Amino acid sequence: MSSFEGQMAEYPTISIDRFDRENLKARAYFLSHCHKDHMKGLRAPSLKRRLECSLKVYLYCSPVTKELLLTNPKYRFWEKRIISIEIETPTQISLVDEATGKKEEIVVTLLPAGHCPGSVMFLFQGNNGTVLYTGDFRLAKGEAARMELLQSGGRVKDIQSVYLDTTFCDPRFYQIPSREECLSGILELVRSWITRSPYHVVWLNCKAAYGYEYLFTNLSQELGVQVHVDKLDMFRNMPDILHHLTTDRGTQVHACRHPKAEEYFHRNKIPCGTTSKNRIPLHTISIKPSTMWFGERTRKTNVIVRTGESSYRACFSFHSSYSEIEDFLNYICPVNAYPNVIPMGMTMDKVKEILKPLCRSSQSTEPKYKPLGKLKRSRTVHPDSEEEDDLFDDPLPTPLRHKGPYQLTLHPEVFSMTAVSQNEPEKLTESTGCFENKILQSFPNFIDCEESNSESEEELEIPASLQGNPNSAILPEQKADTDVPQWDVFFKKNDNIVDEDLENLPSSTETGGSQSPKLFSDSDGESTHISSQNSSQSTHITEQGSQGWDSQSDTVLLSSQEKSSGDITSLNKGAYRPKIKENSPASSQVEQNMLCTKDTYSDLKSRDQEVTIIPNAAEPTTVNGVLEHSPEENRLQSISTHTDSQSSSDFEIPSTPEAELPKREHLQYLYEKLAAGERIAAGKRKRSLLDI
DNA sequence: GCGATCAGGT
DNA sequence: CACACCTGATCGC
Repeated sequence: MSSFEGQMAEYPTISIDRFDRENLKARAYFLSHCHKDHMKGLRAPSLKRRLECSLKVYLYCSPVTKELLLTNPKYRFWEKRIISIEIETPTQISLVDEATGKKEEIVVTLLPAGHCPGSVMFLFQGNNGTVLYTGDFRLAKGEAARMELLQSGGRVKDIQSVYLDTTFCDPRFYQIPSREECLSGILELVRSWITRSPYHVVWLNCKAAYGYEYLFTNLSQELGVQVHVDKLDMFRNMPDILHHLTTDRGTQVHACRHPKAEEYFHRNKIPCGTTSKNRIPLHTISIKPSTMWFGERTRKTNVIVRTGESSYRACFSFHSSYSEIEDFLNYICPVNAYPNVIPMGMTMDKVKEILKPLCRSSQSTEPKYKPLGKLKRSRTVHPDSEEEDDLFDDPLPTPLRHKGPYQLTLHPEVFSMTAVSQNEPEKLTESTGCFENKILQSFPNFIDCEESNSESEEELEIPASLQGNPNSAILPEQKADTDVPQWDVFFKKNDNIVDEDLENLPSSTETGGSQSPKLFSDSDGESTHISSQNSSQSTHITEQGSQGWDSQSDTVLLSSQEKSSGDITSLNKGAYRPKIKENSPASSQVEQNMLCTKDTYSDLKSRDQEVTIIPNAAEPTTVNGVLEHSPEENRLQSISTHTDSQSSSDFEIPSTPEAELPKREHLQYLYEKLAAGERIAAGKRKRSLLDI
């Protein structure tokens, strides 16, 4: 649970995910996602009063978050005061002190956080440096490195502080099976059950919270069965979610809830009250998504545990594991990292200590790296600016980052076409000072260690010389083949789930030859804290009559395969890209104009990154022409009218009175230069917000 | 009657 | 397990 107080040291005049106490004075509010623990004070009378008095105060969030929030009548009073910002669209906001008229500009960029629909991280750039507030997030290893807007000039931006989701920032949660593994495990369990007969139904015992939607959509897509839920009106404008949900209780997959659900279930009753179909009683199993973790990397991960005769627990996490946090931070390499969450049994200091080694400041024994061999150039460049000079600054013989072709990037709530690096992203040690990586990479066999339990974890203890970074055991993994995201596997249809232990498996599942009994195997006796509860190799989803169900208290382990048995094909189908249809009144549109001075431009050049501007008063008006990758291409857009709410390809540019509008010819010139691969000679440079 | 907080539940 | 809620009791306005 977030214990972030709402304010960041660098930008204390804005408040994020907290709306009480000191935050009542904020000049602007930000909401990272629609979970209650990030909405404290958001509907309090005190804040309502503030809104009535301070007409320039707005709440900024993603389009999906806006939609989810406004669907709840209790938050509808926000309607005229929310401004949604497209994902991956740098947007300038004026922070005005209404008392003094003092004004500060800040550029915010929303990055997908992978936590629940609409969840984002906020990247702020302004006069006090670049800071990243992650909100809650789950990003797989390497995902941050694929976010272009975290980069500038081919390397990660100089980030002063990260305000980090540290929910699992505890070595105990070292590894959590990937989203794909978990999904695939649940999918096969559900499939194996509901294909037995129309009277076999599954109850997904999910909490009342956003975040399970990608599970529902994928199950529905793969199995052709909609998921029964209590409410779906919040998704009315997100067809990609909506189509996989139903309020019809007749389906075989339920995610409905009831206060006495557990009690119901014991009486073979689904929470919606259903007990039979055509007068034939149902056969039910329950699957409870919960976070399972592993003390260390295991070759195979058991993502399903049988907890009772017809009860299962399935691995599912909205939050990044310790090693994912490590990877994230290691990439960002901020000066400071502040925990937003204190995991149970931890203290703020303990978490900070864990984070410290991954921050630059702790590595200050290393002299600040200055690239050598710089060519003498006539013009001067601001020392901090990272733009334009990679050819000259780059100390490495090879480019740091190869821009690959466009690939599909996977987020639970956002699927967008994003340019990503095809190679394992290089660690930018030369600029970040994260030197430890290199050292660690030379310990070859962290990767191949057999799956084992906490026992052997000790054997793998990091050499004393490296103890300064107890977290770094993970680093070599990042280079391991097995750990490179298996894009091919994720995105190709692959129905064959291979299990090396096939022959060891108990015969099972008579019904439906197409089922995958092989999945229901123990992972050759290994040892995660999960399987360790029970050493039985059992695994069966056998027919009820056979010895399967009624056998002892054994735990069924469903192992996902090493290289992901895949078949998460629907992840590739944009199934979880909510599209919001316009439903806002025109009056909430924001006038947007392009600001693209050469300064900001040069900083954002790596991908024609423009800045959208929201004028200080944000008086919503209509929208002006928009420039994107092609300067010829002006589009009329309004801020909330995107059909694809999370695509980054459409820009809205509100104008601000003081905005320096770029000349069209100038832009054209710049674009042409860039297209030709030429460098852009900035004239007299003015320091821009984005140059920090 | 409403909200904030806490305890206890899933 | 360890999330993100819910409900209910108590207190204060």
